[in-house]
Amino acid sequence: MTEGAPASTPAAATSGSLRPVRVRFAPSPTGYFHVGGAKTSLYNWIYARQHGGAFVLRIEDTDAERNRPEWIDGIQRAMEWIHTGLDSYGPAWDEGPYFQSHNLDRHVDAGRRLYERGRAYYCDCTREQIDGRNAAHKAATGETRTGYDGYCRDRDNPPVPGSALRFRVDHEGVTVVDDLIRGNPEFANATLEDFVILRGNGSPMFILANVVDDIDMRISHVIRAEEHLPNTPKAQLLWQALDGGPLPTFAHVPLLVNAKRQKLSKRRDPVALEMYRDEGYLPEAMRNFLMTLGWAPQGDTEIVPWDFIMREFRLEDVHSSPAFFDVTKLQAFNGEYIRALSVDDFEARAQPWLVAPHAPWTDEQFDPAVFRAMAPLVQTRVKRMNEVPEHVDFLFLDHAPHDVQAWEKTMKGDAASILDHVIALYETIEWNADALQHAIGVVAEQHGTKPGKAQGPIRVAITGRTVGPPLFHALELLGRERTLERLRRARAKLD
RNA sequence: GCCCCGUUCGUCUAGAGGCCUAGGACACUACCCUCUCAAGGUAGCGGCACGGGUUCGAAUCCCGUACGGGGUACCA
Repeated sequence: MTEGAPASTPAAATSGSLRPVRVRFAPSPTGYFHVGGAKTSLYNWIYARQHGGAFVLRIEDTDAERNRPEWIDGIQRAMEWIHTGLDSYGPAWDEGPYFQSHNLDRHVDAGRRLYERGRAYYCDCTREQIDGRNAAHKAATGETRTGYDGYCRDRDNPPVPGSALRFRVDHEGVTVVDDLIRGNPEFANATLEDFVILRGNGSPMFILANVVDDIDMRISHVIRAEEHLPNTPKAQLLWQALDGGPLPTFAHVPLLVNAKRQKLSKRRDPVALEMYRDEGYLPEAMRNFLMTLGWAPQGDTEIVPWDFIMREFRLEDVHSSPAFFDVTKLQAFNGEYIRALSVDDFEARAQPWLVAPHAPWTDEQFDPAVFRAMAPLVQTRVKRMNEVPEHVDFLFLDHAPHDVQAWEKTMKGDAASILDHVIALYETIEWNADALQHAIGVVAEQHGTKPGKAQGPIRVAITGRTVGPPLFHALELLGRERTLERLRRARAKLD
């Protein structure tokens, strides 16, 4: 620890609150759009809207190795998707996308400026050399040290290619971060190492590019994930060294974690917003759910209209502890949103899943009128729109789908005689759901069982499954001929 | 190792010293409804990490401990 560190630095005092609110969301295009990123962008966007500010989209594509152009478009499409239906509040982003790579000269200039002012120095240490010295240090003192040891700090190295430019951290004092969510975390400057801002090949590091762009774009509030908190003091030091003006106010939002409480990662967890979209989650359900991770609307319900969230949300009220991204709960939200849809809306939303490749039937087999008749029954039974086809496929396919387990479970005992009996009745009966159901009641009674039990073999013969939408309603739609054909076909297999 | 952040039912949360016998939601269990499955309804299960303070009174304030997480790159 340093001696007698001051309680605060100008950091908190100078961060402007009278400046126009300008926030930014700065994803790096290294993969699909992360659900955590979606949440952060929503926070940014709401904050901008609430304060009459601007929301800037900036693509941080400085890591050429890992960036792929196709991800850039994907991120924008995903952002538009999560904003579906929010047009009345303004666009998904107000400015941009800006590309960090286009500002390369500004970043390099900033680095050079810092060098000229003695705020940065060139370093030609290799990682191996640094590690070696740290190992020797440990051997000599027993103290473990992993960071840069400041070896070149006072060697006045020339700016030759291959040498990295390091920021010269003033190790005196304390840097205080003005953070809306976490109070004001303090970092002793002595614990900050001289970090690289320009690589040996001359390209800027993230922290430099990020700060320079934030200054240039006059960003007033930096709302980002908690993982960035540790490098915030470095960013503030850079900001001041570059005469960036009033420091931005920060808000470090809690991480989204998996069941093991580790931060959601692109490689081991299902984090792609696009994937949830393609599975049939509704954007309004997803965004509502995302908002409840680390924050809750007033009252006893978490599922609330978006305008309520826009009104009630306070960045200051956001939690500071991580939240588990619980897909089960997301599904519950989604199911509730689906059920709240009007039947017309439900049909419209279901469209993408009613055609190939999502649907197992052809356009010729599909009958919109039949689907329409089934829609209300399907609506209460799906949690994701991609579940829609399996509830109605038997109505459009030529034969009942095959399910061995369902068959074995129901096609035993007196299934054969029940089928015989039902076939006989269905050949002449009036063809409507009530009559169809009544007939099963008669059959059940004669077999000394309950209607619920007797409908089992019929259901499997027709739909291939043991569960599904109300059977007799479906039979009415299927028609006498196709129904009888399936019943006879099933019956024949039992001989 | 060092720096930083965090800790209310299994999970997401409400809770700003007395309104808390800690509320809601998801999940789970049971029952009702019912042609299966859902949906819906009713009920139940289940929590303030621990230890010290402060206070007439603490889930709420302070300190410590434990545990969890994030960062510690010439990644972003």
